[in-house]
Amino acid sequence: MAVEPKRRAQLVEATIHEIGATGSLNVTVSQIAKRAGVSSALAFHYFGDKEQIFLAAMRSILTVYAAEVRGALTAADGPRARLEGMVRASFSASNFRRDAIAAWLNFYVLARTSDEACRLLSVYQRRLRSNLVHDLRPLAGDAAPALAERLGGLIDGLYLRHALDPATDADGQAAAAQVLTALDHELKALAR
Amino acid sequence: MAVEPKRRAQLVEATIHEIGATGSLNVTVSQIAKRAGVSSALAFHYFGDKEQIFLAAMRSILTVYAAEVRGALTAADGPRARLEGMVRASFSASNFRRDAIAAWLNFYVLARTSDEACRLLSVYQRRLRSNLVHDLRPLAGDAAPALAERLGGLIDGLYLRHALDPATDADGQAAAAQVLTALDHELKALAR
DNA sequence: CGGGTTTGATTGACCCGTCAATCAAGTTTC
DNA sequence: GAAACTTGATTGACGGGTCAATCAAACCCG
Repeated sequence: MAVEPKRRAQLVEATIHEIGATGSLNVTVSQIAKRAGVSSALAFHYFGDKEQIFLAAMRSILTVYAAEVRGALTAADGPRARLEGMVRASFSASNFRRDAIAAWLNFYVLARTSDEACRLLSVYQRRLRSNLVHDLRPLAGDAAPALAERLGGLIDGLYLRHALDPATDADGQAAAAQVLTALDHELKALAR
Repeated sequence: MAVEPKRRAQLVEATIHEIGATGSLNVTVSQIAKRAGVSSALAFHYFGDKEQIFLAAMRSILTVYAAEVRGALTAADGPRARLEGMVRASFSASNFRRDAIAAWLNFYVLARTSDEACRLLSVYQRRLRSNLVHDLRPLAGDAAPALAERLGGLIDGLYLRHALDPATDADGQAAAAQVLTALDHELKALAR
């Protein structure tokens, strides 16, 4: 009993790791299963087919991310602090792992062929946007929606750029700082 | 005579188109060849292997883009105008085609496994960055490099976001406007 | 010019490895 | 002992890459 969720978790983690290592979705179920220490048949037993495995991995990453943002939001007070928390969470250590970034990038690709993947990604974007707008409103008023668009785009863009660089690690911080700088400048410009 | 370059061009275009249609690099050489109206063996004859076909497609896109930027730069005068030209070129009709965006996204994925693809992408990023810094310098002084990083990230991010949206077409213009707005706000903030 | 030869263009058929998915049988667990 | 769990073996399809062979145009030589 209760072995099932454990196996599922193992397989999901192995999937993310393997996608990170390969850098693409060209990952065989056997590779995933081997890394998880089980047979490929078991993966099919639990998930049905390969796409479900990928989707489960994607949900896992999104769930972790969402939890991180939620934590940062409740810990902060005032719109500015909340925005900062959001941004920092986006570039936090667990989201900025090499394999997580690679997986993330590949989920964008997956979204082009899988409706469900597209849906999941849309949920992420809508939530990010909604969070940003909510806390930008008191600071930027009517400019909030457009500004949120820019900040969201900047976050995604910096993320994407770090998906390449094989050298840079550890600078989720630098990226987060860039976003916050952009935010400050935008607000300052607005104030005059 | 001169039939070879024609075939190569056909195959390259077919590759981009096919990647755009599939939304991934899971494209068989046969599919590409069929769309180009030749046999798969011919594709291998000219390009050697599949990766070379992809790389040729990538170079093609980058070349078109570079030409467009160059054109915009010579037509503009003054740093501000040149920056605007650069941004507009990035979101111009030929770069913002559905299949070009999809191909672009997938080249990021390819770059994770192909050194040459990674190199090509780096060249693009360096050139963009260098262009931006060059024309930002007179406007932003020492803040130019960091600002260029943000603008470049924003461009990539907006590009990425439009790689998903199946609905949105035609708004290269809107995206370009967002980048220019960000630029204006940044400069205004800098002016204090 | 006109037959013969080289050279590039092009193909269909084929080989071989890989991989998703299945299945029947074995093992654990309660 | 049955239900859940797990596996190795197998299969059927598919795709990259090769090869031997055709085709056509250009080139050469008398």
